[in-house]
Amino acid sequence: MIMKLSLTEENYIKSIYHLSADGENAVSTSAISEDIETKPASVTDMVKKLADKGILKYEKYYGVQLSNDGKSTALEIIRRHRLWEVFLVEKLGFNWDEVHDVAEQMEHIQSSLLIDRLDDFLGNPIMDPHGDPIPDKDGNIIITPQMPLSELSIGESGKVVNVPDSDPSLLRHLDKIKIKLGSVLKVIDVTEFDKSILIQIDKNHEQYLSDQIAKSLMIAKK
Amino acid sequence: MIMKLSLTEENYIKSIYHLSADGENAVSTSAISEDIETKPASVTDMVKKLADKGILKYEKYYGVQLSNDGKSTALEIIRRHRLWEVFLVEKLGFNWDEVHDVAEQMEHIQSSLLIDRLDDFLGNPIMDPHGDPIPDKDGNIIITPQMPLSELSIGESGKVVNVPDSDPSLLRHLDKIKIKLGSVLKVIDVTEFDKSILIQIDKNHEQYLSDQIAKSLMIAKK
DNA sequence: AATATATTTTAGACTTATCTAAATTAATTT
DNA sequence: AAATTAATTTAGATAAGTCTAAAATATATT
Repeated sequence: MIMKLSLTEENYIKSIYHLSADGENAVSTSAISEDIETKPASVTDMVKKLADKGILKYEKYYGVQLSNDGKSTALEIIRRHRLWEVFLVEKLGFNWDEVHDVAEQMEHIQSSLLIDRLDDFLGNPIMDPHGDPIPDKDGNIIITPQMPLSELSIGESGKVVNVPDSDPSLLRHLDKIKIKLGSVLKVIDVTEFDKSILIQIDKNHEQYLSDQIAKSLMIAKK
Repeated sequence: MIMKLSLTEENYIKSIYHLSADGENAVSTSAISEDIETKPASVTDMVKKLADKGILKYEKYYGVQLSNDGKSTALEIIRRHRLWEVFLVEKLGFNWDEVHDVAEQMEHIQSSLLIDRLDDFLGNPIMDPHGDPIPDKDGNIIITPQMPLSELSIGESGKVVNVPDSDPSLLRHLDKIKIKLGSVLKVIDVTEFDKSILIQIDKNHEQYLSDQIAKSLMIAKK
C-alpha cells in the first residue's frame, strides 16, 4: 500500500486525478499527454508501469482509472502542494500568483512528519490561497458547492470561492481589478455579442469581465 | 555563470566542496565515490561532465578541484540546506537529529525568491541547529575558530560550537547526556587506556565521553 | 629498477523516462 | 459496409546516471 514513487510517477498520478474529476472518470492517453506536455507514446509506457504497480486500471485504447491506492496517493500529493502554497503566502509573503511553480517542486518532498508538522504550524488550514480544499491526513476534503460566474443571470450575485491556481497572469489581473477570494460579485449586465459581463464588486465599483474570466471564477450563489 | 543543475550534479558539487575543505584542496575520485555511495567509474563520468560545464577542474588520475563557479554553487546549496534546517527546528519543532534527511531533499528546490524570503522569515540566521555557519546571499560565511574536544588538556574548558549534522544516533545521545550547542565543558580527566575523557558539563554533573565523541564535538576554547 | 598492489579510467551494458516513426485500433464519413 | 481520419500503441532510438569487468596508470615493495 505505501510505496515510494518517483517524481515523474507522482506527476502522472496528480494529472490523472485532476483530469478524471477527482478520480471518478476514465482518462485518455492523449488528455494526460496534453496536460503534462509529454508525447502520447510516452504516456502509454508510463500508465502500463503504474498499472503494474496497482496505482490505476489501464484498458488499451480506452483509458485509465485510478485505483483506491492511486486516489489516496493523489490526495496526499495535492495535500502537500496546497499546504506549501499556504505556507508561501501566509508565512513568506508570496503573492497568490507566485506560489504554483514553487509548490510544484515542494510537493515532492517525502516526509510525513514534515507535512504533519507543517499542517499544525499553519493551523490546519482547509483551503489554499486559491480556494482549493486541502485534504486532511486521511484524504478527506470539504467540497464547497460552486458554479462558474458565467452561469449567473443578470441580477444574481455570489461570493468568489475559487480561482485557477496555475495562471499567474489571470491572478495578477484579478489583483488589479480588486477581486479576491470572498469578494461578492453581482451580475449587472451580460453583453450579447461576446458574453462579457458587467459586475458590481463588493457593492463599490463596476467592471467588465470577459467570458473567459467569468468561466474561471467559481462562485457560491447567495 | 548561472546555470540549471540536476539534483545529482548538485549532490556531487556539495560532496566535493565538503571533501576539499571548503573547495581548497583537490579531491580524489574514490573519496567522492565513498561519500556519495556511487562506484568510482560513475564518478569519473560525472566529473568529466562537470568539468565541461566549468564547475570544476579535472585532472586524470589526480583529482578534481572546484572552480569559483563551483564554489559559489556549493555555497548556495549549503545555504539552502542550512536555512531549511533552521526552519524545521525553529518553526516546525523538529529535533536536531531529525532534520538532515529532510533538508537534503529541500535543498534542491530551485527558487531564489523562496530562499531570500525564507532567510528573512527566519531572521537571517547565521548558524544552523548543529552550529554550522549559513552562507549569506553572496556566499560569505562567518568562520568560528574551533577545535575538537579531544584536543583539550586536563583542566581546560570550552564551549560546544559545532556537532556533526548527519549522525542522528550521536545527536540523540548528546540529548540524553544534556550536551547542546553552547554547553560549557571542562576536561576533568583523560583515560590513558581508551582516550575516553571525563568532562564536567555546565558546572553541574560529570560524564565520561568516548574518544570518538570527543573528536566529533567542536569546541571554542575559553 | 622491476614487480606487485591499489587506484582510476575506459568500454560496454542497464534503467528510467523520453522521443519519432510505423503499425494498429477505434471513430467518423461517405 | 467500405473508406477515411483520428487516436493509441508498438518498436526502436536517445540521454542521464548508474553498473561491472577489463585496461591503464600511479604508488609501494622488494
